Amino acid sequence: MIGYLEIADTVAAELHGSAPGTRVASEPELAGRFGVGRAAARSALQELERRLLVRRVQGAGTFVNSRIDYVISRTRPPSWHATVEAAGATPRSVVRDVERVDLPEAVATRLEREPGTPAHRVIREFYIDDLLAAWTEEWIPVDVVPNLDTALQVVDSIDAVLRQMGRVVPIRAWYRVSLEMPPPHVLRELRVESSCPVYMGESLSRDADSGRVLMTSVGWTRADAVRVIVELSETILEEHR
Amino acid sequence: MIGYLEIADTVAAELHGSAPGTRVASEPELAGRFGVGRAAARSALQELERRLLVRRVQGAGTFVNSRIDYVISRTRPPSWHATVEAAGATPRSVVRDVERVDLPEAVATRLEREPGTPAHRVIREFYIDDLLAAWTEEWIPVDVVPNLDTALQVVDSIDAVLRQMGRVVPIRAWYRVSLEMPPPHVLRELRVESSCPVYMGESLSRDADSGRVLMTSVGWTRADAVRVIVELSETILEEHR
DNA sequence: GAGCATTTGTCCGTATGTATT
DNA sequence: CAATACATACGGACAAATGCT
Repeated sequence: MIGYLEIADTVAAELHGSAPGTRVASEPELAGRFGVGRAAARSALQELERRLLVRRVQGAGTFVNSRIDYVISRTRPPSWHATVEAAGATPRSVVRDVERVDLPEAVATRLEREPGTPAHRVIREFYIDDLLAAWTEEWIPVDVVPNLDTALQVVDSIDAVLRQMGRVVPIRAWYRVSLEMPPPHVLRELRVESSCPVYMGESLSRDADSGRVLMTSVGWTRADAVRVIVELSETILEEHR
Repeated sequence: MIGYLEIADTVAAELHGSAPGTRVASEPELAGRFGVGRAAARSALQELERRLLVRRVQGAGTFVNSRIDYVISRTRPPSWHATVEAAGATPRSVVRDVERVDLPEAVATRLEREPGTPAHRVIREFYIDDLLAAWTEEWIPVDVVPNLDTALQVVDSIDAVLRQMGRVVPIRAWYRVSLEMPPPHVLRELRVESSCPVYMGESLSRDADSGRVLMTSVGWTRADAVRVIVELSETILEEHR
């Protein structure tokens, strides 16, 4: 008797080295090949999906998946475009929404402002080859850049807007990542049903000169599309000696 | 018509706030309650398992799960026992194997030694309430501590052995974490079939005085038992100003 | 230790819905 | 529109692990 895990292992071994996007045998094909029912073949493909080896699309088929390495460290400034391009894929980022809102209390304390202070709330989406892989929610007090909303219609990079229009040098002062199972509203934003693991990253940026808090953000990244690697580099810890 | 996701959402809402270990309705119970077949009820419970909300044990049932937060930062020295106890669970660690081996090339270069240098290879297991949640493979050249094997029969902490018998002050000079789908040998060590996500952490320790490399390790931690949070703290990045 | 009921794991065959091509 | 492929669901069956008697 052959189990679905053996089928999964066999197929996984055959997949090894295939180019991302390559088509994988369909459920009926696998069922016929291994002499099992569609249920077992389906379980095998779902197992491969859990291992992040394949991506399944209803109506289209099952395809070899690949993850992009995203290294986070002090020495390496983060860049979606550079990271995705380095992996041989085409990056894209979209400002989906800019809103003027009064700061809720939780965000205000983090930004070291009074609750109710007017701020911009920016929602951005990040793509790998037309796959929505991440989105961020960023909060910038209007006293940092009054007309961020109009500026973002021209320039895409918030960092650039802050430097040019805000006349500040933003520095990522604090950063924190963890792997989460996304709450419903995050699933909606990422346009996935059912559950797939995501990284949640929170950050706080200050002005390099004044130390004033410029921005705080929360980002969600699909773990099946990106492998986040966090590095506490040697130079940081050397101070301990 | 009611779908398995709605059942999952309903049950998830009811579970919210339940104590870890609480029993969840069985598949037949759910099927009866929502007027669906066992397949749909089963899918709902599997969905909750993917969300890490429950843990399922063949023959026993489905139970509310809880994850322990493990914060990694420069300022906080890591301790399995302290972390698990802080979460209200009982920790345990076991030295499963100590072996004297000649360093393979990959490990030797990291340890800044010649390939073939004699070293200790230590396998340790880490438990949360009798659940095997993590294991590590550590390499220590014998020139650091000649008789590590006998010492570990008495003391459990490698750090303590290095300090006392090796007369060194080990400092974690480098650390790196990422979320992985475990290769087969890791699944075996963690005693899980099928696929569950794990964190892989790699580290390198040096002597605080001489800078000599003392130890390198690879660790694997079940993501359904532990939530690893990595923090790049403000003090580190302040230097940029 | 043996026996039994419970519960989850695996699998079958079949059917229908839905998205893609 | 038709064919393909995955998603969901049913009923039934047996296996395997657990816990209790």
